[in-house]
Amino acid sequence: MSSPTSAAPVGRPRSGARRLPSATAREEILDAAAELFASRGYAATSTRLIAERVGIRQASLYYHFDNKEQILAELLEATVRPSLTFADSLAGLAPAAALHTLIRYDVGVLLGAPWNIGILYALPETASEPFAQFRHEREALRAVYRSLTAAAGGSEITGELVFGLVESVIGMRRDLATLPPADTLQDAVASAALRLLG
Amino acid sequence: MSSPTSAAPVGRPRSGARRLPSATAREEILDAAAELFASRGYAATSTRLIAERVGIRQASLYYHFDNKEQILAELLEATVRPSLTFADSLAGLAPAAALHTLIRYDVGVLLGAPWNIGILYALPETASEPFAQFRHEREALRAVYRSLTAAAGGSEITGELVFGLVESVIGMRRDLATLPPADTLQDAVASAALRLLG
DNA sequence: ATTATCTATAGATCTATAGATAATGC
DNA sequence: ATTATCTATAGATCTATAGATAATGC
Repeated sequence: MSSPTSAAPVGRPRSGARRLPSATAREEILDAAAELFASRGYAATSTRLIAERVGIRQASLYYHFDNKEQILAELLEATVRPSLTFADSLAGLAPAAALHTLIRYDVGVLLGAPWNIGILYALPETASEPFAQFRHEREALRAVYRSLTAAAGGSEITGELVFGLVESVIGMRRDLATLPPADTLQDAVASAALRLLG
Repeated sequence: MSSPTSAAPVGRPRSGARRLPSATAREEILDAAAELFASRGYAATSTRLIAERVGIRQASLYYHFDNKEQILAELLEATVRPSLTFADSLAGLAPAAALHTLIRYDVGVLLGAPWNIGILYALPETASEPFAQFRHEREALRAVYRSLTAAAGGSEITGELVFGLVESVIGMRRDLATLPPADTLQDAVASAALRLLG
């Protein structure tokens, strides 16, 4: 056993206790940053605060990440990638069925993430270079929505609207005090998208 | 003539030229801030940069606004308010017609604003006290969407989805290199919403 | 020897206030 | 006298680097 979860950790011990005893330091940092970025915003969250939540010193973050942008980039990529991977596996299905399946999955990811990371998709900060990979993957996912919608008989604008409809669950999760069960919402969005296609 | 547009301005002259010769200083500041907040984010935009764009010194902003938050609050309120006012004028119409009309108007506002201010709706920063008025007005608008959708025979979730569909034009304006003409998009969203109702 | 932390700090901000100044208005 | 700017600055950050240190691994 040399895994990070082994009982005797390497390196100088922390002053405080671990956030998630079973996680690596990297994962603890990503989790704390996700919560803070989603609740207070990226630029408004200091590296000091992230470190404080993890229970380490601010400077110690830089052993695991080159800079603050890299933390956000990793969180964003980890949120889009599963949907994009899933989308690639739908090649065989009929367009409408594929769309329904993809939407169910995508909405599930957005609702199931421990923090509402999707909020950060719209951040103007993501326009800069360190987020090029994220933007590229999100555009690829959008392209899948566009082509499935077209194949199902929808116009080009409809493709964009379906993509927007899916991501609207980010706003619902953010603004509504009580949310319907994930399963209900997944079906509601998927079938709304098909109605939207006409 | 004592209006701010009169030829002989009161007060110490600026070192630089005016941004919009026909505007008040307040309006110049709001316009510069809107562009910067929408393109780089709120927290990432310094008061120094706003002032630089206006052509005044950083400290001079504080003659017109109490603090940076107030600038954002004013921009956000000015963007929701027209749609909310318009929504209140639809009392007489049949639900589906009212919804179609409101969506056309609302999408028009989001697309017609000089900068894509809607991006800032989702900012975590708007959760704090100075933005209570904005949040209240946006919730009131959402409630109108919910009640019109219900009156037109849609479920509660559908109301939220219609609201999300309308605001998805913010993302389109942000992410798409070329956007359809406003009029086309207004109709596309409004009729998509009605199809969504079934 | 390697790993993962720590302390300390440089250097660059950033917001907001205090008080001076250069115009017009009366 | 009033208005709208200016200069100067206090005080509080914030990110990232340098180098020391306390563990385990070999």
